[in-house]
Amino acid sequence: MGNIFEKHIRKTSLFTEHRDALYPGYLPESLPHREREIDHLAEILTSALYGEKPSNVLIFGKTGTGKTAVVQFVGRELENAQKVYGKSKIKYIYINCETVDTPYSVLQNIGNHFAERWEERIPFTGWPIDKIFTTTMEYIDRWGGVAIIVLDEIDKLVSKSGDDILYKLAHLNDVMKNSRISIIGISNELRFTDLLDARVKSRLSEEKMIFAPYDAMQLKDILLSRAKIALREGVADEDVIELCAAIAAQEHGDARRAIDLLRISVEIAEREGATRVTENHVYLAKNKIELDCVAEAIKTLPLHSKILLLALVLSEESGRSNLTTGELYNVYRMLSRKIDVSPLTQRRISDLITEMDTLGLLNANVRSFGRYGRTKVIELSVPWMEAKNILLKDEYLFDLKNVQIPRQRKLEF
DNA sequence: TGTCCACTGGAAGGGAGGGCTT
DNA sequence: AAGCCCTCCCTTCCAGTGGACA
Repeated sequence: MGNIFEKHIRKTSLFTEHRDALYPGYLPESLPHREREIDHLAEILTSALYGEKPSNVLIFGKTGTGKTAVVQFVGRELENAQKVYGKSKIKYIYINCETVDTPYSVLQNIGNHFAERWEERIPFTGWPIDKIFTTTMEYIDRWGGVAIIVLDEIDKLVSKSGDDILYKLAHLNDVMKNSRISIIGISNELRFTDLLDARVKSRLSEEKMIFAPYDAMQLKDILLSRAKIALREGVADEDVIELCAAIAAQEHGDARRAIDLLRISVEIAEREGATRVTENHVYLAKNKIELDCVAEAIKTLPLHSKILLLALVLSEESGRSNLTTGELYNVYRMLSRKIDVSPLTQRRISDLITEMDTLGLLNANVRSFGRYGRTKVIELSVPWMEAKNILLKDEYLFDLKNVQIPRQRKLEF
């Protein structure tokens, strides 16, 4: 006997059939501790049911404070209400500006929600911007209803492409005859309105909402309600849930993190063949999440960033630390040459360093050495062994496996 | 007090890659 | 096929800068 799968097959899983309640995309029946926000947003949007344009709304709050969930929850309810009481058509469009981050793509995305036939669809590139603008406007106007456009992570859009697109969107209502649109902007950055032109700012923030981070008690409630749906009874007792809540509360009250943590704890327990989750499983899960995040971030880096990171890893491995931009650039150049890749300029590398700093892969602080110049001081902020292993899995970098970085500070080429 | 280093980070622009219009 | 347009990734150019040193 002894099929290799045998020991992995479990008669009784720790999850119920509603395991998705512990996954990020899940939209629950109720959102604990967000009743006030839901009510407020619903109040604002009610006018859509009468065919009037609701105020534009700006929503602020850190990641995992339920902004997106509240907005989607209210959107779902609004569409339901529309079927019962609504006199006019309502469309609720959700756009995540993390990926849809140019004026073109935003308009294209919106326009395609109103395209009635396949041939009407707007291609993802190619059109001049004013053509796409008028087409989108005509589509919306032809449809004749109230469109609520949610721009999630709106700060990303503005920091990349400026606020021109927002001005244009807000302006749409002045030129349309049959339709109205209102905009819900969601931002992680409280100071995001600083980036906006005064006119755009006042138009966009007719209403403002701020979501505070959850505290440990609230996180616990959230986790309990999800666990009740997704887990079998007795799998995760209160201590374990409290621990998950406490860990997530320390990391800025991020509910998504808390939920991920609980789910992965259960997965680990399940794989071990345990019948219930222990605090130890939670700590293991915490480590796993941290490592997975790093690994994922590194794997998806573009080639030059990988070479750059490897340059930093190898430098630290050979005992050098606190490199300056210039020093790191020299190592990077040497590595690039070794694998026959033409190196980018220092200016570009400077940007890549900043990018990886925001990703949390390294720490770069601008420091002045007086007479000896002013530059970034760069440090790896992930364990170098792990980073190295992941980087060397890249086929281009594999040949750099045994490269030694000379200890001396000056490298001449 | 001024000098001057080693950059920083903004601005402009090129050119490849996508796809449209005529 | 030629001529556009928009985006992405880079390069080039450059004014600006914090602070140790003379």
